[in-house]
Amino acid sequence: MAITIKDIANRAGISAASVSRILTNRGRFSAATAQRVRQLAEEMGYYKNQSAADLSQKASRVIGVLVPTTHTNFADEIIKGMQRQAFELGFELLIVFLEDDVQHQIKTVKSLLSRQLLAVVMLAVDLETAVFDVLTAADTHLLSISNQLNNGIPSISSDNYAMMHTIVDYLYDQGHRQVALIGAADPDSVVATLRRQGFIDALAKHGIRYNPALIWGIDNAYKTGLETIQNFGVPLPFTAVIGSADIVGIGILNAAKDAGVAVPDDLSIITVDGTNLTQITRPRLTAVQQDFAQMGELAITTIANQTLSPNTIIFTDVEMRPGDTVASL
Amino acid sequence: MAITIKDIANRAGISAASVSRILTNRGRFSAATAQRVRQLAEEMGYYKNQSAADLSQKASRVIGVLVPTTHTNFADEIIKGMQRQAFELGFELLIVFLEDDVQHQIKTVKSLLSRQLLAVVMLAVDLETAVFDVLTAADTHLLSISNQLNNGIPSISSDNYAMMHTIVDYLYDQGHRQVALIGAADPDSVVATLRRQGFIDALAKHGIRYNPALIWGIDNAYKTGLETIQNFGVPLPFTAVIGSADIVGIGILNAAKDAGVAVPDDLSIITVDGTNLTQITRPRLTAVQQDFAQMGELAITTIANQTLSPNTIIFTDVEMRPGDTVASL
DNA sequence: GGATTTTGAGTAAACGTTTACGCACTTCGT
DNA sequence: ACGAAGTGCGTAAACGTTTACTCAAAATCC
Repeated sequence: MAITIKDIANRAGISAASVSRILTNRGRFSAATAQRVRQLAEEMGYYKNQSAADLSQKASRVIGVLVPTTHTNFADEIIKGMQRQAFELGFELLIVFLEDDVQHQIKTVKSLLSRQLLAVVMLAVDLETAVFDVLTAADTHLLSISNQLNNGIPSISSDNYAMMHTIVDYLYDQGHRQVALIGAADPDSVVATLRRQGFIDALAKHGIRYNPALIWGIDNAYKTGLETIQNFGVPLPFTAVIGSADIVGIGILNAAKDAGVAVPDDLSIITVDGTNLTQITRPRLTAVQQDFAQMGELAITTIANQTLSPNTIIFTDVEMRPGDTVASL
Repeated sequence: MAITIKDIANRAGISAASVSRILTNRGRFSAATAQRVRQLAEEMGYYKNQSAADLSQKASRVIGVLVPTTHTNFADEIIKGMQRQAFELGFELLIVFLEDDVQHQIKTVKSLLSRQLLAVVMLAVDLETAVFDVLTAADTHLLSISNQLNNGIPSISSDNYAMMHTIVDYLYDQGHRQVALIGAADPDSVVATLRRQGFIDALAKHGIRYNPALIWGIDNAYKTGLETIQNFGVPLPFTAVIGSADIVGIGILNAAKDAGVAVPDDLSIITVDGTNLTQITRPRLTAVQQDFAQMGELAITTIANQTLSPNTIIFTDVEMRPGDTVASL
């Protein structure tokens, strides 16, 4: 069995309490014994039993993270950011992937909650009400990343409304007047709604009347992108298209190739996300890059600072990443 | 503060021990009280304090998972598989991403070890000796997935040697006689070595003398693929190329496009991994698909069954996935 | 119906750590 | 040199759960 604080205490000829004080760097102890104890701990290969510590101090340092299985390829970026900051501040992440089945989700969340959690972070997930209720019933802090909710849960994400202005402005400057938005048509999604509104308002700002037909595609999935060309038919009723995720853009790119539509000469593509997927296509995708690592870091910092009030929204940076898929008209 | 077993006991008019027995479904209790207790637990919103439970039963149900940050895009597949099986069997996964800095890695691993871990699973990582020593010093079980080690650590992976036979046979059947292997030239990597050996032996089997120049590229990275064409020069000294990972194949595909080499007419490409990346290229990549989810599930099963003896190697399935990047000569 | 087994449930100790409290001893100020 | 303040450390309780041990009551057997 493992080495405990008592083993160290015995060897050092002092009480377990003293060892604990030294190892946690709390309370009073002499530098001399501290030195000796730390040395012994190292030598004997001591590892704190975190469960015992958690039990003793009622507060835990574990943060639960809910990740959707429908793999968004930026989730790892966010997780990396969280992990980095969590490590820095001495927190632990309990990452859990959510299957699609609701009953399964409920069971998963419940088992997650049996850890005394500091907070639960939802990564770009839209939870069913049933699952959501389980979470809110438990009195743990909640935080949503990369997805704004309309129920008061604080969130961290890009400014989806402003982001669409950035994109539309860019396209307008390049001479584009007919622009389509693909993958943000879901009326129930807060993020999609913000994007649509930003899209429409930005066009209006430039005196362009918004054409409802040019907002299409519920999912921001590869399949949505693939079906885009076929849906509108060639010749396309727009010169540029905005993909609501990199993977949507790749779908459009491939569909264009299949249909003999030249990118960017016949069609310009710009996507939202800017993950490294944009670098491995030919031509390279032009994108607005979201700072996912920053979202992750901010999430942990926010939790650590206890600055989680309902309805708070924190916006992270966004940057234009020109690639080779936007033509100047 | 949270509801405890005692609160339930009080309300039910029985002792905490009985409640525990009922909730863990161990020992003796009557169906009637069980019913009542479970009902109360539900009503009162009880969540087991897992820390206390872990402390009480010395054995923990937490499995540590080490994941490299240099993102291999199949890691999530493996994790998903692990998660699914872990949930099934009542285990928990503590997933930790490893930064590149060794000192940082050591600290990370140490903090991981302060949880009483059932086992530590390494996901396709090659650890520095220093980090490795920390792991072996702690008396926890170790298991390596998707990467064979030469130090006795049991592992789960595809049969890399046999896999190269599968690939070479396939290419040979399509008429290819000059074949290159890209991204497996690292002499220190056990996996790369197995692949090289399989490659060479498979060629020999068909009476083809192995040309050392055609094994090139240390990393299985995008960059390696990108530089391949330039490295060999056009016309290429081979008709088919094996990418040691999908991402390498994509690099080769893009470089070929840039160099005016037609795929598959002038060059056939086949990759190892078969992740969904192969579906989003044009043409679609032909690949041998590894069953990553299976690796993950098996890892957990193996740990659960305690069948972890040193030097054990478990092979998972591999399947040929024809795409559009291999031509028949 | 008496002896024996089975059942349901309580008691108490244990897991390893933290921490409030208290005590003896040292240091310091005057 | 005497009281006050400070320092180092030990004692013991607490955190919530599990489990070996008991024991009384109920069920079973012949």
